[in-house]
Amino acid sequence: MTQIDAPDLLDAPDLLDAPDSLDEAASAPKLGRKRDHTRDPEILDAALDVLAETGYDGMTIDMVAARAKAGKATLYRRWPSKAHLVLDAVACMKQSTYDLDQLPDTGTLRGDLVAMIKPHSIEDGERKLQIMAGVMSMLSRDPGLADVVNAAIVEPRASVNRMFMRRAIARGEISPDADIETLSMITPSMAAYRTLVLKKPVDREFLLSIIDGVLLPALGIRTPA
Amino acid sequence: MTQIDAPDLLDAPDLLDAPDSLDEAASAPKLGRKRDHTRDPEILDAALDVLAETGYDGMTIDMVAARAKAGKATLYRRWPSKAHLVLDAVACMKQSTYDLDQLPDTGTLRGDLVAMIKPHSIEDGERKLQIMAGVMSMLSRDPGLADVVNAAIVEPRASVNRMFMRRAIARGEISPDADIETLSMITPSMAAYRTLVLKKPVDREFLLSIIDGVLLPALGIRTPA
DNA sequence: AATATCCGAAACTGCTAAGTACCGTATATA
DNA sequence: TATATACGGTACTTAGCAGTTTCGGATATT
Repeated sequence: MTQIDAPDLLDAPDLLDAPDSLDEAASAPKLGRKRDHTRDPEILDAALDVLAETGYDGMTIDMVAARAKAGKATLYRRWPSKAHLVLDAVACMKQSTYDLDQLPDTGTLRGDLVAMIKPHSIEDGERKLQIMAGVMSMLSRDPGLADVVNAAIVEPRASVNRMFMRRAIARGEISPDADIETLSMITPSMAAYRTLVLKKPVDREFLLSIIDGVLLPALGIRTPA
Repeated sequence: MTQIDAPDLLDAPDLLDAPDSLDEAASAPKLGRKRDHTRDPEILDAALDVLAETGYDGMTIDMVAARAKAGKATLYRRWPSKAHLVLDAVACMKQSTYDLDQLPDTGTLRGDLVAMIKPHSIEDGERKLQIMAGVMSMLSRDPGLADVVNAAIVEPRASVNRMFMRRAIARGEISPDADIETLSMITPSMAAYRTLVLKKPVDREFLLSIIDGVLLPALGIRTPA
């Protein structure tokens, strides 16, 4: 039905910044007004909001247009279809992720992990997981979208964890034989499951129980009783 | 839009086995043919197949009817709506889960966990996760459905893990302070994420890496190097 | 065998939402 | 300032699907 051809989407996911070279070159406009691409991020953000609230199939273009205070035609002038819009919106999310170089270094693995638990992170993570839930139904229809979702939503978190653990190894805090690849995915995976299925909050208590009940014990670090 | 009122669904999720007492008592049929409820499981199974393949919103009643070689009217004679049908189908899945009493007891926690890795389990789990993905978009619209999904799909797995760990505690193999609640959800959560987003197989190797790289280390059991 | 009822198939209704076309207005360019 | 174009808004077209109705044929009950 709403079958999307992935290559088409993946070839031009940068519609946001691309200057529409084809159209403009063809019609050679010398006069008049140019497209106001400064509003694109607002529209994409509105799309993400609606996506998080209603899911892909429940979301309508009119909802997005209304939320962004834009005309429906404007949206279709920039994205050829609803699917393209959503994919672009999700893909552009990954720009707003952590800068790996300026993460705190507290001196201990536990300190690093706990330092990541902040109201802002929790809130932000919750929204991303809602978006992931909204896109879920598309995943089975469009192979390749899964990669975009992974790269934009979960992978950033996992890579932060991976970095903390590598640091801990360099520090001599944990064994270099630890299965970092698997361990770094535990928190993202469990947070996703907890939000999407259990409908329980991914709060400080939950995150601490993973750190102190799973990650650190698995790495051979004795937790403060 | 497709807003479902949860109470309605939860009050009568047993449409399958209920003998339609109201209708039959009212019209008092003495002659003719009775409903062939023997086909209900086939229809529900067809619904689950379509659900796994296309997701809730992509699935149409015609698809289910066609797959079950039944008329669309027949489906509507038994379930009042698409939502009811799907909910019933998901709810009835939990009947086909493990019998907790006749699980293997190998004498060690690792033995028990590894004994659960069988081709059949893997295959079965994959389908359940596909179904879960298909139902995902409904979750945000119908509070209460999440419980049904959890009870039918993931909880059975988690409870097996929980039981193995309780046994291990009784055996003195692991500390009674272990955070069993959290640990028993690791495998289901990570399997879900791996299937739905990563699109990688939940195979023997993956499951072993969780057991030997996460669960057993977290419980203080040294893995055979 | 007679009959009341269920069955599968298919036509039909009504609604929702994607996508398009158009309009009067605002605005960046020349 | 003049103009071509994009803008927001709205009306429209179209397609797909949930749910209903109808019908000839099959089938269990009496």
